[in-house]
Amino acid sequence: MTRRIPPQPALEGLEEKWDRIWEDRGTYRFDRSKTREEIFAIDTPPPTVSGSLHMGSVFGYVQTDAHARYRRMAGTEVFYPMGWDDNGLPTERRVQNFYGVLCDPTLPYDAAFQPPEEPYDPPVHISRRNFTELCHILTAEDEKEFEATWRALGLSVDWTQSYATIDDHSRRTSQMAFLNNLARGEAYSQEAPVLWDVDFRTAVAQAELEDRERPGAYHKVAFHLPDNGRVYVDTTRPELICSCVALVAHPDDDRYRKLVGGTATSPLFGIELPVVAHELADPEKGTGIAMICTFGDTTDVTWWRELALPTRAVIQSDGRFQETVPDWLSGTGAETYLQIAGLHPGQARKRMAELLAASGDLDGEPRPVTHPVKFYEKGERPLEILTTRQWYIRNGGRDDDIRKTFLERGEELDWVPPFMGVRYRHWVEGLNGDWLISRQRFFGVPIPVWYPVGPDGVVDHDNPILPERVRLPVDPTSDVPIGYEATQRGRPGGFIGDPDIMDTWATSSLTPQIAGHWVDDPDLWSRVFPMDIRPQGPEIIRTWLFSTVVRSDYEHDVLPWHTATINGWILDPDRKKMSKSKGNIATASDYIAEHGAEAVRYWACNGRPGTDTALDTAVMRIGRRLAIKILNASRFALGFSDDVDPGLVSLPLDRSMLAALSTVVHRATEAFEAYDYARALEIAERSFWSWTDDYVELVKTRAYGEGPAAVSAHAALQLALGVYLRLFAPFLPFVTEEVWSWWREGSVHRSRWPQTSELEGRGGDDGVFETVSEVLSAVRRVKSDAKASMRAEISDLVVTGDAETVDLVRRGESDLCDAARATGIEYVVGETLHVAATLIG
RNA sequence: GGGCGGUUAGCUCAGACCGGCUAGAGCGCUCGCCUCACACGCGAGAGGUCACUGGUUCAAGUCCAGUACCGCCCA
Repeated sequence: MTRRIPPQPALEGLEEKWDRIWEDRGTYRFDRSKTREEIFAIDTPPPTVSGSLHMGSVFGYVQTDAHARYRRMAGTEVFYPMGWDDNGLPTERRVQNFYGVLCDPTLPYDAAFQPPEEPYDPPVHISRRNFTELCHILTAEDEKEFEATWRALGLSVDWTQSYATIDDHSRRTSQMAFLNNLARGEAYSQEAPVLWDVDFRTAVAQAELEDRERPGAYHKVAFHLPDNGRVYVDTTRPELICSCVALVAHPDDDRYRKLVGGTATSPLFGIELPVVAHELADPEKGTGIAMICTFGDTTDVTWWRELALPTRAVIQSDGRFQETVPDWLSGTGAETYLQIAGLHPGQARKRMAELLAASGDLDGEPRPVTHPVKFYEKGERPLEILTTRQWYIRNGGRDDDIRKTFLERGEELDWVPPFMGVRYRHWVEGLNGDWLISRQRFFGVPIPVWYPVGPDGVVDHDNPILPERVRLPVDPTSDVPIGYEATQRGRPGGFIGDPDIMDTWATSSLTPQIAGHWVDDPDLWSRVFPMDIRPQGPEIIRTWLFSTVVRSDYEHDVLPWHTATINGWILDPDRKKMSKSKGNIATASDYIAEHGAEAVRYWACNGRPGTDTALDTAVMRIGRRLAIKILNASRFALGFSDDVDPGLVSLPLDRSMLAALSTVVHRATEAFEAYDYARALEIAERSFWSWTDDYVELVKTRAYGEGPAAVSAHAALQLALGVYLRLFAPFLPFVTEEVWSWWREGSVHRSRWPQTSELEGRGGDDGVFETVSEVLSAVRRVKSDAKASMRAEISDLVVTGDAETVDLVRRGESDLCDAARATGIEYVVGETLHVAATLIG
């Protein structure tokens, strides 16, 4: 084809140009006619769409894209969809702040409601349906922006395969899988103590907890013994004395052994409590004897369950103490309770301390301590424990056989890098309960069940009414189950819809099933599942990765993918972890705008698999420099003639260069096969710079000439460039495509990954290039030491070396003399290579 | 408290799995060079007790044990 080489090639504008052309030509469109063996399927992480993409996300996605591009070139058809995780709490929170609204499910739908230009202040209360409509509006906008950023970065995603975790298809898939879990007994509902966030007013799962060090104070509180003696309990939560059900000491603790089996009476409330023994009581903690309340913390739950203690709950879903006096209190106890009724725990604690001090039941002043307190990872106040009905999926936390199954799945999975598998194992080993999937929130996939309401108005949770599969997705709060009328909702003899939604992970754990269209396209499903890789961050091994393994095992009895590639963390330039709370989040689009997509990609691909990497604009500048170099070197390499038969490469220097390049191809391929994109880049890059700095300089004069020697250079330059462009294509997709378009038909990204066979017979690895480069470098040193121009002419050039070295130099002598600006070379036989040069003038 | 990862040049990192030239690269720094692909460039140079202690070995940045510090995860 005729070459179109711009006189002054530049990077500016390449992102927009090629994104548009790739879209028009469907360059990355998935070809579903391929068989499973011909397909490489990627279970892309759906990013949480709330706000803007930050550099931490960019890092892993670009690394995956580089690998996807390699696989596509290596001959497999790549299934590379993109999803958006838009359901769940992050979206709700963003909508609340963005519009200044609060969801109140008791309000009726207002069809006339319009999103405000400016957020309401103070926030206005709107119905659930109005609220979720706003969620859809805002996430749709966010998703457009996310897609634009991914496109600017050059992700080779097939955008026709996109999904969102709240869309109809995802809801249908999610509800279908849930109903299957329910039918097989893997899902169940139960009324039990759960960890509860009092601000979001929802239950949360073990995987979403984090411990935070918080200041507290030990209050040394007197409990009264039948013999009028006292026993002191150190507690950080004296406000819960009213819900105390027992005192507990360690069975081996001699100090309290005589009390065990007897009773003690709580101060101010006058409730007689059993004193029991349990090995979880820590003799080292406080006075060594503790009060058990229902419920102050997770240990209380364990004690309550294992010791079969009664339940005395006083904290409501909003975190406050209930207004009415609990039925187990009376007399002065009831009066005391009224002092803390309606208060938050912190206020109640202070009030109780005053009351205990006044009654003489508080020994000394409260002693400040710092202790770990359980928080919801997105929450701001400590979790409370409430007894509520929730839905669970069995995950091995309560069953050792199931736990063993999932531990074995972890062993079966190929982890890149391998040490990441340890995190999975530790998580599964440490599970202490089933997976709580129901959330008392609004924007998510509804739990697809209704419950019959008995003639007495009592809801029968044990016999849920299930939807027919063809009706999915359903919303039980508005849809009516078969056999009922809408008017029967909430009436005796009627039905009621489950008001809860599923946690985000309960849907995103099905990304292979969603993207692969398990529920509605068995043909596609058979071609992509089980998938090849799951790329993701290390922080969601316990959530997304584990839960996906669970769902796939239950539904299909296989691992959802063969390999998990886990990327590292992004650290800010000071090597601190980036997080919103630290305010050091770097927005991706800012970096792309400032340094260019290729530069950002280069930086991301420099981070080793699984290795924490600092955000470093210096590295981006190097990437940009490399991209510019590719443009300029290509202009030179292609500037002589149209396509030349590779068979016309004849000179030893050219053949030697191609032989070295063959080794580079082999090593880069090996690195990619081991998922080590960073090494593949490093290998290509190092070779390319020596190609431009040494090889191109050596052949420059010859290339400008005529005859077979010039043609040999032209052919070698073109052959090598064609290989380099393809080696760099996974990393620098825009600039390589641009150059490819100057002289080749089709896309470099659909061209065949370079093969060593392309270079076979074109060269012999005789070391000519390497040795001649070494001599040239020595000549440059002489000129540099003399502070002379590299164009300075050499009058006498003497190369000392053994017979073999001398022979290698001779075979490249002509090019060497041209590059060194010498008229000839004198050879001296000696042991080590030595170069002497005399400058003219 | 337990686990995982890290500590190599002023900076950012390769090299370690599989022990073997004089430990590498880029950036930065210093000194040069308008060289017909590129001054958004080119050439050259200086710069390291491989965190520390001990061990194995003919040989240790690399393997083993321990210590210190940094980061992450879990309790």
